[in-house]
Amino acid sequence: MRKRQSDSGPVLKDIAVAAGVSIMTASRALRGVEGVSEAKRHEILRIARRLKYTPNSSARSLVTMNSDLLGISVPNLFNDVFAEMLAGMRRTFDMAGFSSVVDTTEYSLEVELAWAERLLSWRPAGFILTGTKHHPKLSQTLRRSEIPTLQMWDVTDDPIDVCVGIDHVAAGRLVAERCIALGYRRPGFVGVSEGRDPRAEGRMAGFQAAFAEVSDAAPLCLTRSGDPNSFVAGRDGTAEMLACHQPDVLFYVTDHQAFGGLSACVAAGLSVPDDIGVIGFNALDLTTVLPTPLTTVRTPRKLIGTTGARHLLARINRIDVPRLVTLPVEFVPGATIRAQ
Amino acid sequence: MRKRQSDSGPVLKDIAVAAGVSIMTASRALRGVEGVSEAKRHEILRIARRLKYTPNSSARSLVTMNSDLLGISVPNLFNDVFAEMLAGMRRTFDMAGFSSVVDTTEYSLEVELAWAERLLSWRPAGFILTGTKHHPKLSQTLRRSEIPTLQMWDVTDDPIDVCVGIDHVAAGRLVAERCIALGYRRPGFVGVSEGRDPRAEGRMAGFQAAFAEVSDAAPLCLTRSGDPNSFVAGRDGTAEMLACHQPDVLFYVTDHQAFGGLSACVAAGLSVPDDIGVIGFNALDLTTVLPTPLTTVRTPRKLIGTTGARHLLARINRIDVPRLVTLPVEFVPGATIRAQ
DNA sequence: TTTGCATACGTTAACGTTAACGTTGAATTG
DNA sequence: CAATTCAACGTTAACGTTAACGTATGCAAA
Repeated sequence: MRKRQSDSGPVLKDIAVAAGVSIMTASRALRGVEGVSEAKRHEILRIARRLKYTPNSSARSLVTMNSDLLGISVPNLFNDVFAEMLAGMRRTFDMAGFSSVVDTTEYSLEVELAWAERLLSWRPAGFILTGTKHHPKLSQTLRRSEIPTLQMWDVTDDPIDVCVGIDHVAAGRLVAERCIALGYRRPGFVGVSEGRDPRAEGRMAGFQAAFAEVSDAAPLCLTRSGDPNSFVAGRDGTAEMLACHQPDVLFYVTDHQAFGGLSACVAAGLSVPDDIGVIGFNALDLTTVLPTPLTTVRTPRKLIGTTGARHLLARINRIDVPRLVTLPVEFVPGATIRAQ
Repeated sequence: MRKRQSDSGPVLKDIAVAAGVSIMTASRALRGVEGVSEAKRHEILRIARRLKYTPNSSARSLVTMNSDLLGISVPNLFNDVFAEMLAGMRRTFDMAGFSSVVDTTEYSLEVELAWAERLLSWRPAGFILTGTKHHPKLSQTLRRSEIPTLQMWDVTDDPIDVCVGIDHVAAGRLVAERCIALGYRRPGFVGVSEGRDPRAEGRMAGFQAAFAEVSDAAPLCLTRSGDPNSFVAGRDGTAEMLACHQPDVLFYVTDHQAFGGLSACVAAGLSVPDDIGVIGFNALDLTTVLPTPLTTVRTPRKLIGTTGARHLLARINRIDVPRLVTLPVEFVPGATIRAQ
């Protein structure tokens, strides 16, 4: 007979013995399910507290075939974008008794796959993924499994399970249409790094497509910079572009890059917004305190988080919810594009 | 006899049967431990892949009494400070095969406690906590347990287990000494919210103590603002302070608040740095691209993450490491204080 | 041949919990 | 008063995995 490990403290049996009941009664009392008288339940809870009983989730999970673990995968936690979505959902899940197993993929599908496969061994209660493009193996596994899955921050016609996000292509179009109405005809897009961020590419595609429909518009000019500091990336990317092209409006992948780009425009002797328009994306807190308010697009990050959390929770409880929710974005005219 | 759940796919026994070996041999082969010939190991791995075998971590955890789950608790994920520490450590842990169960406490000890107690039921491999002040119940539990624990971002003489951080009191002193040398005598501190952030209070205490040792220095004036947008909080907090007091140098709780404060100073008709000095904290990316470079303190956030991760990993593997590591901070003179 | 001794496996008994079902005794009913 | 019902428990048998221990096989040395 093997000895029990000394470190783990009392188990259900110890509580049951101390309370003079069977293991099953103790289990029922601690879980708060029917079948135990109120008096006994209180007695058992009291004893469990006194003995500092810590339940063993592995044992529970082994027999119930599920867990209170929730997988959340985001590209990174900088720039507050994903942090805000996460904050929006984490509180909901915490209150519902779930723990969040977080991954940061750095836009690598392989990293996400490896993380998800590890997590699958714990039979998680649900998955929350950023975007709608994943490693084919992962999509397939999740579609086959019964595990509720939320895809957020982007939308698709064919979600794995449920999907709450914004239409990035439409957002790009929206920006382009505003620009076109203001007379801009030589568009530029700054900051998209090839094949990494499908959402950024979507915005660019929408932006470009809308301009392409205007007869006298110039083709889109592009640039990107890999600097990890996104302010610097925006500044350097813009400087590089201005050296070769003459765009009259620049749409940036994020506000941070737009802010960096602003200084590059000024440094190049261009006046904003007379010579060149500058447009960011996300409407981060930062933009509200800049000397010149940045033109940008407000994305409902917190709302995506809370809505997504609610819908996923509903799915976990086997309640029907709409499989696809597209939330609106809002164009925020600042001082960095022409007025009217 | 109860039927097996249909959704979970094959178990170890199915692999063993398919490979014509015993369960234990399959287990050894899949775990990569000794006692299986190379030929058989490859055969078993091939079959496991073909059958899409997913191991059951609960079952493993139940018998081994541990898991590959790692608890990480931070106050929040905004402002990039905690995000950078997290990024610094997460990669290390990922490569070592651990999954991160993340909590955001919003500076509430109760929230942290509740999260930790839930996680304890999974017998995590380790805990990573922000700061050195926790709910007494949690400190006690962790000290008693054998679970490796890292406290980061702050230091203490009596860590629970291992501790990697910076000395916030000394950092406050450092800033004050620079200010005093430059002739500043009327200090102000902006942004600390009472009883929430012990590190911020430490910096303030060091800042104040150093000034108190100078005979002709005025007492510290204080302000705080609860606005969730820290730029706005810095701006409004500063405006409020300037209405009642006449400090000649302001030390902010973060760079973001300092940036917001800068605009309040300008709006109040004060010239920076002639009338008033402005000093931030953290040396975030943002500060490098501001029109006037912000004076600030560079904190080794990424290094705290990587060092902490290494040390905790060592503890998990029962290797001895120093229990306390204090990393240095660096004063970054910008254009927002007097020169020499 | 025997002996010694690895290496490569198989068998069995836990690990802590819960689902399913069985039992009891008291209250309610005809 | 016997029959029925039902809440409140207890008993048994898994859940999937690993540790400990036992056994067989092969090979070299004696």
